[in-house]
Order: sequence, then C-alpha cells, then structure tokens
Amino acid sequence: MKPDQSQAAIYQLLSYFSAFIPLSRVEKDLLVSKVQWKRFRKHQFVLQEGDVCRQINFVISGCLRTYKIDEQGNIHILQFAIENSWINDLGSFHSFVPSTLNIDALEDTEVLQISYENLISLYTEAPKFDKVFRVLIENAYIGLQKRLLLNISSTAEERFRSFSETYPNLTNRLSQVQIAAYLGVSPEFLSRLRSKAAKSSSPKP
Amino acid sequence: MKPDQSQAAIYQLLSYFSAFIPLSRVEKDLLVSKVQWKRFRKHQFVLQEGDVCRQINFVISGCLRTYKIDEQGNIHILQFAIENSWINDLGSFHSFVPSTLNIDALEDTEVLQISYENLISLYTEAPKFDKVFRVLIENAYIGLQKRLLLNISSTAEERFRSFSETYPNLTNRLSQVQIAAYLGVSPEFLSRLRSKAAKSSSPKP
DNA sequence: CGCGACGTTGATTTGCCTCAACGATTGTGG
DNA sequence: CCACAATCGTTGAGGCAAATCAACGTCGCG
Repeated sequence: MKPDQSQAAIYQLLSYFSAFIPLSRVEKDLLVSKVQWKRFRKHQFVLQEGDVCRQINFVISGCLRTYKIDEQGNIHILQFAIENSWINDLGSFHSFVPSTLNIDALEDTEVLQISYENLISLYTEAPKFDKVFRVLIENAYIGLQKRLLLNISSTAEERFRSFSETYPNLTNRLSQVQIAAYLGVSPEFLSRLRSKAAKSSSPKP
Repeated sequence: MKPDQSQAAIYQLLSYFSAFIPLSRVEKDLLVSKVQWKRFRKHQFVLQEGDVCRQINFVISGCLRTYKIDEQGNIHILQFAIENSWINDLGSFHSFVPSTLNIDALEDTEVLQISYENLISLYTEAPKFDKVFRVLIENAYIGLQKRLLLNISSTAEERFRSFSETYPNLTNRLSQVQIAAYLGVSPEFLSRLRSKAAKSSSPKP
C-alpha cells in the first residue's frame, strides 16, 4: 500500500463498514491487507468490454459509470458510482467470463480495489465478510428491483422526477447526456422534459 | 413439520442446496428445523400489499408471481417463481416496512418458508448460510441486472424473443396476459408480436 | 347454461425517437 | 492566449413503436 492518500482512503473504507457493522481490530487489519488503492483519470477505463472483471471497486472520490453499447452504438448506463459506492461486473467477476459491459470514469476518481483472490481469502479468513457482503448485495438488489419496476411501469417523465428526487446531487453533477442514457431516453427528449418541468414548477408571470 | 408431502419437499430443498454447496449433516438438520411447509391454492395471496413480508419462500411445486399495481390499476410483474425458485419482498422483509408488492399463486403451489427469526438464527448457528445466501442473491442480482439492461435497451419484440429463449417452459405454462405484464407491454401488442413471429418462422405456402 | 377471462384484430392516438440545425460552453493544440 | 474543434443543451419537423379503445369469437368454470 502507498502511504498518504491511500491512508485517508482506507480510513474512509473502514468508516463506511463501521457505519453498518462493527469490525474487530483483526478484521479491519485483514480487510486493509486485501485492498489496493488506485486512481483513474476522467475518461479512463476501469473495465473494458471483452475483458474479465478481476476486482471489485469501492469509490473513494470521483464518479464511475457502468454501461453497455448496443448494436446501434447507443450507450445504456446501468449504474453510477460516487463516493462510498461499489461498482463492478459481478457476472464476469464470478464466472470469469469476458464482460459485455464497460466501466469508465466521468471524473478523476480514486478507488480501493479488492481482487478476486483477495476477496476469496477474505471470506475464508474472516467469514463475517460473507455476512457483510450478503447485506451489501441485498441492498443493491432491492434498489435494482425498484428501478426495474419504475422502468416497466412509468413514463419517462415520472422516471426523471423520481431520479431527481432520489439523487438530487447527481442531477447537478452529471450531464444530461449521462442521465438520459441512465433513464433510457434520448437526450433531446430529456431536454424537453426538463423545460416542461421548469415551466410547471415556476409559472412565469 | 408435517410428515408425508413435507418430507418430499424437504428432500427437494436439500438436493437443491447440495447441487451448489456441500452441507454437513448438522447443517442439513439445522436447515430442516427452520423451514415450514405450506400450500397455496391458485389465486391465493402469499403476501398482500400493506402487509410486512415475514418469511422467504422456496417453491417446491406450482408457480407464484410478484407484482405491483400502479395508480391506473395496471399490473406489473417483477418475478415468476416455479419449482426451486425463491420469492419474497426483500425490502419489506429486512426493514419490516409494509410491502408495496403482492405475491400470489398462478397455480396450486407448495412452498417451504423460513421466517425472519428462523433465518437470523440460521445465520447465527451456522454462518455458512451467510455464504450460501450471499451466493444466491448474487446470482439473483446478476439476473436482474440483465433484465434491466434488456428493458432499457431493447424493443418489445427483442424482449419477448429473449424471454421465450430464456424460459421456454414458462412461455407455454403462463397465459399471455401474465407474460405481457412481465415484459411491460400490453396484452394486445404481445398478441401481435406472437402472430408476427409465427408468420416469419413458418411462412405458410 | 351463462358469465367472465382470454386471445385476436382493427382504428386511432400518443410518447418518444430520429434527424437536423443552432448557439453556448468546454477544452485543446499551436 | 487565442482559434478551432468537439461536446452539450435546446428547439423544430416528421416518423415509428406501442398504448388505448372497441368489437368479436372461444373456452373453461361455477
């Protein structure tokens, strides 16, 4: 591990875990020994389509996104990850198959990574992490289910409202192109939705 | 536990687990002591909107569905569960909040249930089940992610083709109304898709 | 038997996309 | 530090995918 920045990053990771489950000194040390600090520049790839996803990523600062490119070349965003979020391609990670997804940086970003081998040994040496990651992924599953439901049952307008309310910070931080690709609408249509929403919320005299 | 049918059900559950992780005699006995056999008639509710989801369900035979009713009264299906599938509302189950989802039976159905208390004690007494359920939910997450991607990036026609290929058995077993509510299209439109697909695959002379 | 779900088909409407053009902003290399 | 390119957000016109509404035959079930 590098000193300096990585020390602060590790402190952040431990705080994150402590917030929802207490870890012993031994467990903390073990965890720290398994993570690796890394930095990505804006536009840099964290994972490229065709490669196997070999580590899970915990974002310390900045912003990453997971997306897929379809046959027509359109981008569809599965997930954004800002500070204190996890991001990776679980399917590829667990089955060692080449990923069909891309992960890249929307801002300069710091992450802590855990490789597959390290994660396995983490589970083996401290089974409590089975529980920790079970809870983490349960929450991710619940969130994903909500999003799917919103997608199959709502109009683009409702999805956008819901997104703005759920992630008010992301709404300013991301460009509309990114948000449109996440909501599954064209940037042009999102623009119309926004102007419509602005009009109805503050009717100019 | 009841004898007879429930014995066969328990055997089925143990086979299911053994297929992807070995369990010791002790772990098997513990698991068995935590489950309860139950039967639901066609149309019967397993979970109703407004109630807290208090157990997870493993389907032995038959078919259940999770769905949501929107403001206009339309039904949107999140999941079907046939033999050897799990079904429940995880969000409600873990947070003790009233569910916004319904689960009911599309056929007469047998399940094995594990209550919240029993699941917690199962985790406590045999931490290996943390790992077991971590893996289960990881797989569920991966599947859900695929479905979401399909929904935001594909036309109804592609989604239907994908569904037919992924679940050929369900395609016959379920009514088109159910499949339409799962795919997020109107039953009428699904009907048109089907007739179009039939035409193109076997062009009548 | 009769009633209500189901599947089908037609006509019309609508939510959203595509293509295109335009300023405003960003960023990049000379 | 400026010039030029690239990206972004906006707006308009036209088109397509899918919803809606409606009518009709069929089937299973009480």
